[in-house]
Amino acid sequence: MTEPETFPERRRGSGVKLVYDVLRDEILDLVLPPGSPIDEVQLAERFGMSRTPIREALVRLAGEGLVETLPNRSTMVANIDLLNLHTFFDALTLMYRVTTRLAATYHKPADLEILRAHQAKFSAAVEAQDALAMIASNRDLHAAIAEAGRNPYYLSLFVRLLDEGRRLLRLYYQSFNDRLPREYVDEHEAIIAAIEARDVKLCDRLAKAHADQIVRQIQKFISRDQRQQLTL
Amino acid sequence: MTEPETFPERRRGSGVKLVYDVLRDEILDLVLPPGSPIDEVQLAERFGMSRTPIREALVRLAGEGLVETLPNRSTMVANIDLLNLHTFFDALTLMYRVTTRLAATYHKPADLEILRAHQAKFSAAVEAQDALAMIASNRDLHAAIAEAGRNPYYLSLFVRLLDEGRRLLRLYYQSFNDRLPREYVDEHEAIIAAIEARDVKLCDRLAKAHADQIVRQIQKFISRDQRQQLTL
DNA sequence: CGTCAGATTCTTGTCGACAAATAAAATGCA
DNA sequence: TGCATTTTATTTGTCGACAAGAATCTGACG
Repeated sequence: MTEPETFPERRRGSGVKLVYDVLRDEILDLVLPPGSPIDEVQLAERFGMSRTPIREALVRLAGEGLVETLPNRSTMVANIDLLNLHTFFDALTLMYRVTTRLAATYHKPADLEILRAHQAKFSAAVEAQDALAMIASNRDLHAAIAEAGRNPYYLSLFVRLLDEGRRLLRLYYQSFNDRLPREYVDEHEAIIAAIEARDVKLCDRLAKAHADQIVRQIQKFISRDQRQQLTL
Repeated sequence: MTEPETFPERRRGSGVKLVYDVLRDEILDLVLPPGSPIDEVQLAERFGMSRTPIREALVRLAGEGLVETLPNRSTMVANIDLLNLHTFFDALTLMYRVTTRLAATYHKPADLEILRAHQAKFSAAVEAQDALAMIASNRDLHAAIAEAGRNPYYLSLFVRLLDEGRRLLRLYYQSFNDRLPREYVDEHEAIIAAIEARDVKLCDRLAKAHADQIVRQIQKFISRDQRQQLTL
């Protein structure tokens, strides 16, 4: 049984952002499973506000593809398209490479501190075998690398891809338990060092290897899952 | 004096899309110049509807970066950041290359007909020395190439970049008059032929050359414009 | 003459309500 | 019982209104 959540009295104008952030997290963490319908009045009651700010939050989520809205019909959480995953992997790999390369060129000293902070969190998550924290801090680290690259166009696409990946990993995160991807920690260290050294070619190579590793990991989850489905 | 525009009675649910499309076009064509404030009640009167659908359209536009909204303050048309244009050129060039390469691999016969139709329009626009039509059909052609590549992630970033470019070219479109870029027609023909031949490496080379050409053209406009500003 | 506080106007953010459109249920008929 | 059609119910799209902030104006005071 879920205890009735209560939201503190909020400032004017903070309503949409609150709803947007909460719904976004719940979608990415699969608390709201893909394909599940979203009822506006229900959300309005839950957040204790009118339908108008709920609606605006849903429009924003639809703009990022996290929610699909059928005209005059209920809007629902976007499905995960497992059939066209290769387009996702392709774009993700390219963005890994491009953002890391740009970070090598355009980063400033302050950026490196941020990267190391994220890396510390990631390392701690691996140590604690907390798969969810790993997913989150991995995303934050690479988003920070993209910010150090200072190209807002790549950044926006990349965070969208990273979030989609977060949703995908959440789907299979149980599988993280059998073998700890401690290699990721070392790979991250190497990437950060290459960025600091401003070695563009090395960054590209490391980013590609890192991306391939993640793609393989996800594909392994999926194939295992499909085998399980077949045996049922 | 602008004649009072009148909108036909619309179906339920078509309001936001209408407002979104009209505003988007006006922003991209610089009818609404960058930085100009947007008044909701004014738009509501103009479109003959309530503020609610206007608001949703603005939220969508804000999601695409075409409009910037300050809290509790007026929202305004997004500025063109001339200082960070290199990030735009970088992303544009990469997307030109990637989408053309993917089109070479994944296109189907029906796609080629669409490409040729757009190319015909572009050729006609060049013939007629209609700079605005050239800008629009050039954008449509490359968007169609991206669609033939069948990667929605690249497509969404690319159309955003192409639209931003449309706005940029509109700024300087007068300069198109002095020398007709008839080379573009030939370059487009070559690209389409390379896609049809499924020659990935050639597509990459042609796309890069094409992108470089466009970037140089825009930079020429800008430097010329800046020189004019200096002489004032 | 400039500056600051208070009052006013103006724009936005939010609300409750109503009508259209669709889905679901109920009814009638073969 | 099965199917088509009407009726009901639910949910969305839109509206007009109100209140909170911000910007502007006004006037007093230094």
